[in-house]
Amino acid sequence: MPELPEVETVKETLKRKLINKVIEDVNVYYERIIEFPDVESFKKMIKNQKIKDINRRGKWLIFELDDYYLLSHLRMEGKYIYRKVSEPLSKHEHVSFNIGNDTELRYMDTRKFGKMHLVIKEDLLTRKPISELGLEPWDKDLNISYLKNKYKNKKLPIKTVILDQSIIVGIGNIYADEILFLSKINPYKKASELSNDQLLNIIKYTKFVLEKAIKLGGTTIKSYESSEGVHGKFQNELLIHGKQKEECPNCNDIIIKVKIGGRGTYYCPTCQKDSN
DNA sequence: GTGCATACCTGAATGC
DNA sequence: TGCATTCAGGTATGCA
Repeated sequence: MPELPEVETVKETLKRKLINKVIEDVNVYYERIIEFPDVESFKKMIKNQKIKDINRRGKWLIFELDDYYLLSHLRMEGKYIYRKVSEPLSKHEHVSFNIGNDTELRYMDTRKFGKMHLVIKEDLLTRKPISELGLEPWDKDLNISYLKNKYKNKKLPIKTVILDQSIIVGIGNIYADEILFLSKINPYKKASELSNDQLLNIIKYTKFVLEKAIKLGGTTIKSYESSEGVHGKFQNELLIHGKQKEECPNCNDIIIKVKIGGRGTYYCPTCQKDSN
């Protein structure tokens, strides 16, 4: 399940092999992956473009080409793999980029949730999806007054609001639980009712958790590998997520699992009391 | 603008 | 054993 740390890991591994490669051709086997523009235009535009750099914004991978940016969101299970051109397509490979030397970069996604956009360079910051994104966790503008302002009308539980990519980017369901646990905040607490100290903790532990996860190469849950053979190690460090019925590492009370905003949510009823 | 439900997908786990 | 149901989860969209 790629969240920001996984995408960061993928970006770094892709960079090593793809910089200065030319996309000689592209095949799209499942058209819904291509969100913008239409598939025919996408194929025409991307042909013969060189990959100059690869960056990340939130959970989006940004391939800088000669004339465009290719944006790729892995959603839950997307990954990139390298294959010989002659190698038969496996069931879950939906887009392939021929990068020369008999090699293809293939986009693989069991659940077909991933999306790609191809935008002209000057449009990157002004059109969706990049224009809708909030601050990176390390942005110097991420402070109490920013969060106070963004949260002031949010009557939804903080668990839901912390996942809102238009406020802070990169936090997914797993890290949301970890951040709230470390911040000792009850996941049901309304975002608008958080104290300054609690907002400060969210900022502090968002950075802490994501930095640590990046260092460890992300989290490998179920079958997710960020790239072929790349397994994250952060799952060994998870304190609360997925630990239903186990003891809280802090107070030894039993961790419970609930559903908030449709998301599986793990928390410690003692460390993260209702009043918090 | 806000909050909620639903759609998009597949495969694994669970229930009967 | 086999079939049906539930769950996992990021984001877009439509509706009240």
